[in-house]
Amino acid sequence: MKEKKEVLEEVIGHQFSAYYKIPIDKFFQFALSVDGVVLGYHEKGLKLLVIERGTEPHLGKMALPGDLVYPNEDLDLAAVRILKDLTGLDNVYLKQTKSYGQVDRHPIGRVITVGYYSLISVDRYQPLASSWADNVFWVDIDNLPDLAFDHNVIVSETLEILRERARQQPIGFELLPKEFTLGEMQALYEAILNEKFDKANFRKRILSMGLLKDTQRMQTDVPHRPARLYMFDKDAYESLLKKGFNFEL
Amino acid sequence: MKEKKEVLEEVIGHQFSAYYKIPIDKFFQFALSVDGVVLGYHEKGLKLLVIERGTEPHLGKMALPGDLVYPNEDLDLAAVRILKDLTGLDNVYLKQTKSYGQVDRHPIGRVITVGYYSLISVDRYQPLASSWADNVFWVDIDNLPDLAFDHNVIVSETLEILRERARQQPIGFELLPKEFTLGEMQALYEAILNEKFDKANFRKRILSMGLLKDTQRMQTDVPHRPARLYMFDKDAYESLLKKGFNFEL
DNA sequence: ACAAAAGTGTTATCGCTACACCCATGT
DNA sequence: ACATGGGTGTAGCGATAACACTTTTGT
Repeated sequence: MKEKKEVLEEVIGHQFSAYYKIPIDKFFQFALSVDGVVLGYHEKGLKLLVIERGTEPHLGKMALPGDLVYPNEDLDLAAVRILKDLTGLDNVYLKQTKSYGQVDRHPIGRVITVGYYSLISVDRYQPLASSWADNVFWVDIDNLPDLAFDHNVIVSETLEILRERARQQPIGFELLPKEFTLGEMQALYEAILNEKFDKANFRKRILSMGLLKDTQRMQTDVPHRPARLYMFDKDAYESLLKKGFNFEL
Repeated sequence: MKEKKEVLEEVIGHQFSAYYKIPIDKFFQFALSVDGVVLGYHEKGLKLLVIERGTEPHLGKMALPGDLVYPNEDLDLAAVRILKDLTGLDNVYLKQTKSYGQVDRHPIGRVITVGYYSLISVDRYQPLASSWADNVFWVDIDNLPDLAFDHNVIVSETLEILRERARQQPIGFELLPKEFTLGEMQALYEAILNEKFDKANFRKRILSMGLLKDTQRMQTDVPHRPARLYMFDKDAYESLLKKGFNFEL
């Protein structure tokens, strides 16, 4: 086998792939896209950001915000740009998950898509504010509509990944407003992980981690005893990390 | 903005992307490749499978086994095919991690690569057996050579992902021979997680999970008390999973 | 006899679960 | 007064970390 390869290389140069059958330019036929799973937390539930498609294919259908990557554009930067273009969101937590490469997943050609997820605090960021995009909606994560392409698969796989990560890393704070109560935080984690926690134990566990900064401020205008407001203490988290700290829920 | 878009669509059809500047076929210029991080466990250490490149670019350099995906080939199937072509490995544990899409990561053009990792038991599988590929080597994971392209980055990010997963899922068994001793298993996990365990406690924890089937056989020809041989009990694991069992180390 | 690794038992501590109870606010 | 969620204390159970000890093989 080795000989065959060497001969081929001498004759043809290096313009052939491993299998020595197809000219190299035949391989440069893919398009690359990015799809964002943007999650927000509102009214005790996780919400997914979807857009209504304004172009074929799947015109009019709900879909994840996503678009094609330019041939001269870094993948990660494309994810940032596209999310901003389609929803106006900027400077948000954005993380790659995995890629989807079924041959028939896109009707106009061979389009590989890379999944990203983004966690936003509905109070801190206003999707669709500066957006020229199609209509943008929040939909309930437990009651998703039929989405275009393979986007339902992307969402469900992303949620699995997210749930695992949420147990190990303090990413929940990305979904909360800057200042929040322990009750809100508990409700959020219950929504993400689909699990009830004991109030007393949850508070003890979280507070003992030392990740929260007490703002010395309180809720106002609530029809019950006002709760203390906390912030996520990023500096404390980073320095704990160096000492081998492990967030775990 | 909306008007501009609608006008453009009427005039030009749907052949433009979101930004309405570039004809759609300009986007189909990417190539797609797959790179495999193949790990084995041998002599108390994790080893990485690398090949010596037989073609430009980076001819002669060490690299991960990987190749271009055909335009009519599903991504996941390509990963299986390429791993088999380059190393002879078949029917092994293979899982996608993430993708790498820097513009300049590949000298011959815009090549997006998708990372996979594979765990193999050196005793059960023979890399390079039926392989026509370039030279294949095992290298120590703690002492990696300079690899081609961005492969060092891919390896280190993959190892991070693997370590997290190894704590949560019983993937370690993929690296062990069919029958193994608890001592071997402990040494493996110590190698993956870079952490020492107490022998007595490790055994108690593992055995209490009920994932191991006692083979009733023993080691032979060892210069110390022979150890009992165990197998991973996949059926037991699956049925435990359904009852909400969670592997955790 | 000794080295080397298998394999077991005990104890003391820490963490966590479950649950009960009190507190402050708006209506 | 009451509903609602905030906030705290504790008793008991269970897991496990630390360590010491016994066993079985080859040389």
